[in-house]
Amino acid sequence: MRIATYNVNGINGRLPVLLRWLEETRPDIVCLQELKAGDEKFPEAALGAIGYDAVWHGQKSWNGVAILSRVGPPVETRRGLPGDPDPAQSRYIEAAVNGILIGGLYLPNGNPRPGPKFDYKLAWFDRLIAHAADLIAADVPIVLAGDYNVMPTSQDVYKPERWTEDALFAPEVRAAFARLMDQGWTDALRTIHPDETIYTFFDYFRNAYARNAGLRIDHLLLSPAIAGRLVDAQVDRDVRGWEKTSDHAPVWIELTNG
DNA sequence: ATGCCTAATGCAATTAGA
Repeated sequence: MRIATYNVNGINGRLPVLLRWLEETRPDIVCLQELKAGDEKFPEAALGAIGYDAVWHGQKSWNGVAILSRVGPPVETRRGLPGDPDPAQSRYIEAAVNGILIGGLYLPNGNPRPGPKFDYKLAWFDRLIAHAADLIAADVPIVLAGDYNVMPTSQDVYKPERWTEDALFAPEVRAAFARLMDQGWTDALRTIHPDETIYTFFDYFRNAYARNAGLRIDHLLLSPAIAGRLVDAQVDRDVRGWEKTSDHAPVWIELTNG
């Protein structure tokens, strides 16, 4: 069973790249972020034609998340986090698929710091941590996957000293990520590759991909009830080099069948 | 400190991304 996460940066502008990647790698379940499209603009038919059912939580222009599955239709269990302000940004969707609860998330960027956007990021993080505590207490298989907009450690940044004041690497954001992890989640990619320099995002600026000037900000976290099934994890780095590609690369995990 | 690039909106230039 392969589960992936991919920040597509515009699902309609990215559709040829997304379809090519899905057909070449055939992940079973996929969390998508930054759809940048309203619900009515979601490409349901094009995904259905290659075998993927979906649930989605869109938003015009910004944000937007979805869960795809080719192993049975995802059964949506929630959209948005408990306590989200009104109107809410579309950043969380959750569904049950094949005996696994999948939480797909797009955590706010938070720049500039300090400022209201940074405050919004920390408040959103607090709501995620509260919800994650409820989830992990249920002692069931859960995967929390998405664009966390956090580099957990200096190992996850090409030039950590340049990022210390940035909203993706600031001490209070890394501390929030650590609080989440302390609940008992497993960082799948780092567990499989404990010492490797491995990135999931490369800026469009300054030829960042070719220079390997990247960040590791897309994560798949596993609850204790599923962590023992982890056998592999990887970044589909080559996809970042395709024409008209996203600034993120897809990340995936391989699990033994439950 | 800012631009470098890209997407969406909507048709020029702005907002947002990270």
